[in-house]
Amino acid sequence: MNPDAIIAVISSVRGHAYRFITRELELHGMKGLAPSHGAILDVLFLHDEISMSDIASRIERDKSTVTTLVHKLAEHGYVTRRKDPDDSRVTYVSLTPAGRALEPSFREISRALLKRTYRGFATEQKRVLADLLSMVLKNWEEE
Amino acid sequence: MNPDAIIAVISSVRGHAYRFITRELELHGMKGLAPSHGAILDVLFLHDEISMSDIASRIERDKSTVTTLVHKLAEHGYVTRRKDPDDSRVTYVSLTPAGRALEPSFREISRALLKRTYRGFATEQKRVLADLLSMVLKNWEEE
DNA sequence: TCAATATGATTGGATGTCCAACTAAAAGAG
DNA sequence: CTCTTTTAGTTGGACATCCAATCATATTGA
Repeated sequence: MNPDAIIAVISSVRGHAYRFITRELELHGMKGLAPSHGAILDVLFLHDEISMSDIASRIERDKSTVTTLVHKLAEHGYVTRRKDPDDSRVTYVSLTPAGRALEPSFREISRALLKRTYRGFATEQKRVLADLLSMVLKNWEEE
Repeated sequence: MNPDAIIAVISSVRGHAYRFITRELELHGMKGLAPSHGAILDVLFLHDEISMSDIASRIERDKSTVTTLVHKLAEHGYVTRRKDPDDSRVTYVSLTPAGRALEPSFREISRALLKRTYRGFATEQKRVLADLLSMVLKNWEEE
């Protein structure tokens, strides 16, 4: 492959992974959820309570997008919302038991995703790829 | 970076590049066009006349998506459509002079995109990254 | 030959996403 | 303390995108 096609390839891989995750979410009983919903749940598996804008920056989506995403997760009964008593501008999101119960499925999907992505890779190759992609990302994050 | 975060990193890079291209399209006088519109024009720079479904497979978007994308390009006066006289199901898309005139801007944007992506990369590193990403893509394309 | 199937493209509906504008509340400046 | 600015979040509008259904035209098979 021509190195000049790198963005096209990255975009294509992202598309495949996106569709894979969507399909897997459905197979695991989460029909109607998109990868971004999964990303939010994933954040919540690590942080008990987190603000809307914090979610937005972690999943790299607009604040207004997070509003609708969290709204849907709440409709499905996976998360609840609570206002910060000290700063009423802030809304905290946290998992319900039903949301917490999804964690094993997420581990499973994540495992399958990596297995497919890295099929045929040696450990060293994974590291090299990760390092080079980190360099690319850093180039885009600067200034 | 942890190799397990590769899809997150790929997704993030794709997002940066997507926003970069959108901004550049606007700066080059193509306000209102998205990267996918650019992808279609890019295909047309190489192929004089091409069918809707052919575009769809090349830019990896649904046929119905291509319908709306091409419609917008036609509204902007960048492309025209023509039915295949032998098979009236098929619609061919081709560039207008106005569309053809955009090619230098696209070369410019593409150059800037690569420059930013590969900042600080040695030639050999580019090749390694391209090869490893090709392996990943192949894993996703199989069956 | 003609009915069944396949193919190219569009339409309609749903939704994730962004931006701009807005509201409410907190923090800062003078 | 008040006035201005910043910050958190929502709302409305636009749009790329997908899927399912549909239409029209080709192709195939019995």
